[in-house]
Amino acid sequence: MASTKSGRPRGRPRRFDPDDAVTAARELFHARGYDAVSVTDVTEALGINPPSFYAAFGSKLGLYARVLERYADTGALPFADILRPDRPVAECLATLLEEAARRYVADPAAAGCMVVEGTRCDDAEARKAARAYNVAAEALIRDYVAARHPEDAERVTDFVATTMFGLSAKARAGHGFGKLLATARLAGSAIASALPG
Amino acid sequence: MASTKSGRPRGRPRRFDPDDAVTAARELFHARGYDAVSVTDVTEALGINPPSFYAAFGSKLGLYARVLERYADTGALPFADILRPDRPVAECLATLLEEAARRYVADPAAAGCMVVEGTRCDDAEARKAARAYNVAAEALIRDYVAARHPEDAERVTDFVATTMFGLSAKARAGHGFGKLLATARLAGSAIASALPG
DNA sequence: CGATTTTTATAATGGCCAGTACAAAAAGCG
DNA sequence: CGCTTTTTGTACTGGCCATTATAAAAATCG
Repeated sequence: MASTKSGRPRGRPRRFDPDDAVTAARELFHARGYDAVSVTDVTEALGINPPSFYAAFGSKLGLYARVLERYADTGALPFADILRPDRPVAECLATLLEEAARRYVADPAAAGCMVVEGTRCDDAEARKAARAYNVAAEALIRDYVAARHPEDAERVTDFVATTMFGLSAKARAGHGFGKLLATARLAGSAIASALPG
Repeated sequence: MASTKSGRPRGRPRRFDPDDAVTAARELFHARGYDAVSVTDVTEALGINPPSFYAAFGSKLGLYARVLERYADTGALPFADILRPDRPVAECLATLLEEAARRYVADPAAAGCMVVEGTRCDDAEARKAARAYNVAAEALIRDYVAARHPEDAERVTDFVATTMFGLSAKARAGHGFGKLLATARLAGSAIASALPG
């Protein structure tokens, strides 16, 4: 039963790898944001022509959806690793903010969080797509806090999320790791004093 | 010497008041941001034609500069009133954040801070213009803190500014006053515990 | 009145945008 | 080989963008 073996599909073979294209597009979208990246930017970066692009991804929004998916899988904060049930909630939330500070400046050409920045773009549908990921991430935080501090989950989650938005914005404004980390730590201290225990 | 008396200038009179135009444009820019407002949007809102617009303001950027100027004079946070030398620094900074929360949701059609949001637009020159006002505002905060807490001025100012960016973003994302105020208060508590005294 | 000054309205400019029509090219299938 | 399938490259579309050329209109000045 060697049916899924790489029997070549049928027609003329693709000259580019869609996965590589998603990777390249992710860099562009992360660096400049959805609005500021044109389809021409993408096709030129990939060395392909518009029809190849539209055949593979359907639309600029379709590509962005793929990029967000990839980002959530590999590029975003590892919430599950950081929000540990065996450690104090406040400590893990502080770690989350510090790790955000680290990642937001890790690539100087693509500062900030791609999802957070995506929630602020001018295209309604792209914004909605990014917001879905952002809402999911905040839900993870809220559920994590609520497990041990149900009374404080909403307030603390809003504070953490707001701080992350601020950190992403300041990373894009050119703040370095030192400044971001100091802010993250100050925010962390607020969480520690807000959560009993 | 009645020379500056309203002797009408000379040529055909204007059909619109440039000051009213700045007011209308301010609402548009605050509501949608620089990138998402077209010159056509402005001229249609004013009921004028493009040449009248360009004769009065020179360019879209020229109008935006006028709008920012107006905003700084009348629409922005009254830093001088809030940052009082006769009160504890931490208390005044907390008040600043709470007042920001209040103003950022005061007009549901134009949430957030127009200057903060302007620093994030895709036009390089408009961004620069907005950043100049933002830098000036942060310098006011920094100088205020440094007068009594020079060691902490940088760190605390970065934290306050980052929180304001977060509050503005969350206001635009639809957060109401309650959520924003809770976040501002939590941030305020962090400042209080960071500043000695 | 006639000359000058300024703003007006109409209509257009070139550029970039996302997206596409079309036919040739490159592969597998029988 | 001829047929089918898919991707390719070229060239284009209509729409929106900021901005402007042109000339008529509306005022003051002498």
